[in-house]
Order: sequence, then C-alpha cells, then structure tokens
Amino acid sequence: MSKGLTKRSEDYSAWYNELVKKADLAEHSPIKGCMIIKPYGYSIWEKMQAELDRMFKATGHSNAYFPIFIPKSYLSKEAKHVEGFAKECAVVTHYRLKNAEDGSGVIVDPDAKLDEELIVRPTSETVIWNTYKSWIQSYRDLPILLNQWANVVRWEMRTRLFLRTTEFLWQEGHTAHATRQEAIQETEQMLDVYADFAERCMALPVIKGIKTPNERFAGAEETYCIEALMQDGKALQAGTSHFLGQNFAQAFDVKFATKEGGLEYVWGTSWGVSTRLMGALIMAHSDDNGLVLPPKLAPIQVVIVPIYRTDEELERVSQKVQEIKKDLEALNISVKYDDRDTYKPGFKFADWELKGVPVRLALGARDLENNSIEVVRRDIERGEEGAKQIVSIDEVAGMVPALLDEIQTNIYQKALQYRRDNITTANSYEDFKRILDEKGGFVSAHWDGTPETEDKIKEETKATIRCIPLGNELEDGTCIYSGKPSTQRVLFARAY
RNA sequence: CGGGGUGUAGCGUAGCUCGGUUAUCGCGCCACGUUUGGGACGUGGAGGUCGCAGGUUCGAAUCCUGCCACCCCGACCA
Repeated sequence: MSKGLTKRSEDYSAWYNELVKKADLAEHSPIKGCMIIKPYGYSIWEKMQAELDRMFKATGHSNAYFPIFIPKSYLSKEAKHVEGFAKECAVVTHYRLKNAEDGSGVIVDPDAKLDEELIVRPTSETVIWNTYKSWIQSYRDLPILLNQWANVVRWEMRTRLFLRTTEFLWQEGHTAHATRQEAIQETEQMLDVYADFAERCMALPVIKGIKTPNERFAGAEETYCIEALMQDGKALQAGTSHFLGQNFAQAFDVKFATKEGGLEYVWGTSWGVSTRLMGALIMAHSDDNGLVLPPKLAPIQVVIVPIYRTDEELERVSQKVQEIKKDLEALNISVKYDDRDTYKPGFKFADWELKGVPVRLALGARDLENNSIEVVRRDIERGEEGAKQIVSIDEVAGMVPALLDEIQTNIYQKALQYRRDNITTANSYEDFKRILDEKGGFVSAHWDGTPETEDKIKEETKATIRCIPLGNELEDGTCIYSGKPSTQRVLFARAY
C-alpha cells in the first residue's frame, strides 16, 4: 500500500477511486463495469442490509426471491418500462457451450439457441407482477408486501465503483394494494424509511422529494426520492420509491374482486436502494486521510493498537487490552485488537484511519504505569484540536458508547451544515449558471413545469432537477429559463 | 458509437523521437539483523511473453501494419 491519498481539492474523482481501493472496499473485476466487493466493504453493506431489513420487517414486509432471468416478452408488456430499460439489458440467447472444431477453445453452441431469449433482470417488476396475477383474486389477498435482496444488471456505458456498476446489489420492494390511497401511503412510508435510515444510520442528510416526469422511473405514475449532497457539490440520488398506479396491473392483467362485488385493477408500488449507498457514504463524510465511517455502520467501531518494545511488554499490554476489549464487547461494541507484530504502530494508525474506524485506542508500557490510555476519534481530522485525549484505563470502556454517539451526531451535523451552506437560491439564469460553476450544490429556482425547459437547462448546464421537495412552499415567481409564471421553486444540481 | 490518450514486474513509472550487450527507478513482496508512542532502517534476494499478432532488420520495448484492452471527454443512467 502506497502512502497517502490524492487530496480532494486536487482531484475529487481520483481521491474517490483511490479511497475505495486503498480502504479495501472494492476493486475492478475482469469484467468491464463490474466490481469485486472486498470483505471490508461487504461488511459495511451487510450492516446496511441488516438495519434496512429490520425496518422493512417492522413495517410489515416479508422477503421473497424471484428469478434473475426474465422472459423477453414480459419486459415489453409495459410500454414505458421497456422503453426505459431496453437500451441497457443483457440478454441470454444460448444455454450451452462446446469445444471449437479447430481446438481454439470453447464456443457458443449454435444448436443450443433458446426459443425465447431471457433478459437478465434490470429490475423485477415484470416477473413479479406476472406472479401477482396468479396470487391475487380477491381483496382478501391484499395487500401483498414483499421485498427481495438481489443483484441486477444494467449495461451502463460509463461506470464507477459503487456509484454506477453494470451489476449491482440492491433490495427491491414490490407491493400490491386494493386502493390508490393505500398504495400512495406505502410509497410515502417507504420513502420515510429510507430517509430515516440515511439520516440515522448513515449520518447522511437527505431531501425527500418528487421527481419530474423526465426523471421518473419507467412505468411509474410518481417517483419519490431522497437526494443527498456530496462533498464536491454534486447531488446523488440515494433511494427511490415509486407509486406505480395500476400500470403493471393493467400490463399483466392483475385484477381483484372488491368487497362490493366489482372487479378492479390492483395498485402497486416498488422501492429500492442499492450498493450505490456505499458511494454516498464514502463521499459524504470521508477526508484526505481516508474513510470516515459513522459508528452505526462501522464493521469495527473500536480498534486497539498495542505499543511495546519487548515480548514481555507486549504480554503486559495485551493482558490489559483483553480486559478493556471484554468490557467494550459487553456493551455491544465491536472491537478489533490489532496485535499484528509485522507492522509498527505508526503504520497501523494510518491504516485504521484509512479504513475509517471511528475510535482508536493506543496502549503502551508507559500507559500501564500511569493507568492511562490514548483515545483518538476519527471524525476530527488528525492533528486538530480534540482528536486525541488521554483518559484513565478504568474509565475508558465506560466512555466509549457516549463517544460513538457523539461521533455519529457530529458527522451528521457536519454533513447537514455543509448541505445548508450549499443550497443556494437563484433568481436569474445568469445567477443559476454562475452558482453551478463557482459553488455547486443544490440551486433552488423557479421552473415553468415543462419537460422542454428542463431539457434545455440540462443541455446547457448539465444540471438536472433533482426533485420537487416534499412540503415545498408555494411561491409565485417566474421560470429562470423561460420567464413563464411558476408556482414553486425546485432543486437543481449536477448529479452523479 | 464519435473525439483524444495510454498499454513496460503486484502498483506507479524511465527508456521509444534517432533500433544495439544483462530493460530503469520507486513502492510493495521474501530472508536476516537492528527497530517499535504517527506510514522504520540496513544488507541480501525473488519477480518481466515490454497489450496481442504479423512485418522490416544481422538485431525490435523502440520502426511499419492490423487487432485488443483500458482511461478521459460527449450521447445514456440507480
């Protein structure tokens, strides 16, 4: 491992790529656009999964699993859906290989062509609604509240580790309801779940909003989203929740008998977050020394580094460390004792800093004499006031839970302050462009509500409407681009 | 798919214009010793189809042709 990261101020994108690799989160695979998620990175994802899964269950959902392959004909049943995804689908055409006649290796066996080609799922609405058709006959079969943890494939042209990969991991919730109202409530409820998760666990402040028709999910009637702001001033869509209306029910002919004896189409929702959240987590908090993880998602919350010269000293230090470790574990804190004798303390400090461990304890022979221990918090940058403190060994375990809470709160507050400072109001197209170029972040501006204006602005500035914030205040104004009347401001940004 | 760029050890690179013995350097790796409170040092060592395939030549990392891969910029996107 080479020393140091590119500084964020020098090249943000290089900083991100280096950090992902050096912190052992993920690396490129031999397949273009696909990634290998390494154990340390995957364990963060597992912590996200565990909490989200708990929250889904707490809101009445169950997990299920649907196939990775979707018959080609299914995808085309919902017109907008196929239009949205057709351009990025991987297709399975054959089911067998054979040795080439000329001995040059294996080739696709032309005799093994599939009658109907299969799509590798880019999302599962179609196969799931096809199934719901057989599961739903009566209002008594509703609602159906399912989630699945899965991988999906979207053949993107340009990829970046975690942020946009050809294959990615996610969860997709798919629910079916008897009424429009209930489906909308579900959509909004899951958006709240996502926002709560982002803010409480990831320490990532998000704006809840509604997408414009241009940015809406292919096949949805309304797309809700949570939008976050990264440290380079670009926005990132962190999660989406879709009100599908009756679109998929109509496409797959899913009807139910009402209590009153009528026959109606079922109302649907779908919602998802992906490994992209890893990208958000990295870009929201980390600094030039490496990853900064919120304690609630850190695979290792406390690392202990021993400092010693002789085996005898190591023995004495280790004994004390084991006691502290036991005390911390009794408080449900995950602790790593880094007693590798192949690295020096300085290296370990830098290494765990790079990996974002929230709290580091260092214990040496000198400490044993003074009954003291060094406590270092990762959320305050190395060398700055408050990053390091010396406390009594007897008190250290007891103070860690509060310290972890404080770190969690602190990084959330820092991110929140940054976002507050980077939502800027623009009242003219000139201001709008200047803010985007000089400052970045969200720009709050009036828009005439037409896709044409949105497209033009995107074309000229690369900024898109991230969302119309929920609970947005109505305010009369004029569109910054067309000068036509507008009733509210929307949030624009350049985005990932 | 358009425009630009790069392929040399695990990683980062020098050499290429103007062909010439054993392909340079740093990091990392291995061994031994000294070290250990912020990324240790010394000595020794291992590691290469110079992206691939042809061609020119006594001789190719270097020149020529073709191909491939990756990166950046655009069109597309969770």
